[in-house]
Amino acid sequence: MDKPKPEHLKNAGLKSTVPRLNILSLFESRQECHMSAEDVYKQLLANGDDVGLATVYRVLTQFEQAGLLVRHNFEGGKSVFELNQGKHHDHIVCLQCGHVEEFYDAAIESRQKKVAAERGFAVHDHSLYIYADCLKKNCPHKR
Amino acid sequence: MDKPKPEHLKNAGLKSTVPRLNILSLFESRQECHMSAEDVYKQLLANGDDVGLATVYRVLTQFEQAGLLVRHNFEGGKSVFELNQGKHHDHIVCLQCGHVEEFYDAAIESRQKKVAAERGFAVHDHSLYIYADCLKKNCPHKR
DNA sequence: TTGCAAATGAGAAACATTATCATTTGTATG
DNA sequence: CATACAAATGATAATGTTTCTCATTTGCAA
Ligand SMILES: [Mn+2]
Ligand SMILES: [Mn+2]
Ligand SMILES: [Zn+2]
Ligand SMILES: [Zn+2]
Repeated sequence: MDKPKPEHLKNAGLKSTVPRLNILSLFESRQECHMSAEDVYKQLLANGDDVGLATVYRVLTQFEQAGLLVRHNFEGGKSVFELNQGKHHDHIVCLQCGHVEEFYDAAIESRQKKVAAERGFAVHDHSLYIYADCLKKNCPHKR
Repeated sequence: MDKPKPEHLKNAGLKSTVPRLNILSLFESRQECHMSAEDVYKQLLANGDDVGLATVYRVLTQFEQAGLLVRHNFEGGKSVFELNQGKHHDHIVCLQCGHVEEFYDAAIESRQKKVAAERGFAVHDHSLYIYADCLKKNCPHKR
């Protein structure tokens, strides 16, 4: 729960404001956490931070464009965001409990580049989501 | 443009109706075509078929559940559907023109299974979308 | 302090999708 | 073929998510 410094935002070309600091702080206090705009909004209100939903949407998009956050389009229609941890990774989403687990597989990554190159495409990015069920006896992430 | 037989729907557990036959016919007349509900609705109207948007949404979901169509969640917030061709494949989406190209890579598929199994997940399905630009001199799919 | 562009927040609007319900249609039966 | 009735349809309302508008507030530099 270390508060982000205003310089973090300045470096990203965004001026330091209360809502932006609160939102960034929320993501930094929960590593590997994937949250929708609604999730972020409710969490901020629960923290006693007074913020508007429109601001949450605006700031999430700005943070995405600034490279501070990464946006995901899982099944379900709503965007979810996570802190940009620098290292690209893909996701396994548990269909029982909604838990999201991260992974990186070098072989998959390189095959993707190869496939795109062979077909004459310059890759911007990609999304790989595996939808699955935990096999653990009692799913530890019930929602 | 071969009209689908009512048996196709009966076999899928759906009774044969005019809107269902028209929608299935549209997908069968355009192999490898990825369409949103709005796309389908407009195309039917253009064909002179009188149909309601609500019916299009309902039928697309029913066809997905019956295994006749496959749903995709590309970037952009709306679902797109394609005919279930029996063979699973993944997609490269051109960011310039929206053209969708299909591919299958056995190495990627097997690595995915391995990754999920190692982490204790039973895979339901997955989605892999590569977002890229055509490198061809003049993108042949301008929208 | 003051000034002002940039950011915010409340609410309206836009967009995609689903729900409601009166009417129509497919099909099984006589 | 006529009838009956559950299932399907379509107009419209409602919902859920995201963006837009604009009056007010705020961060920051002079
Ligand atoms: Mn992640
Ligand atoms: Mn396809
Ligand atoms: Zn789980
Ligand atoms: Zn293209």
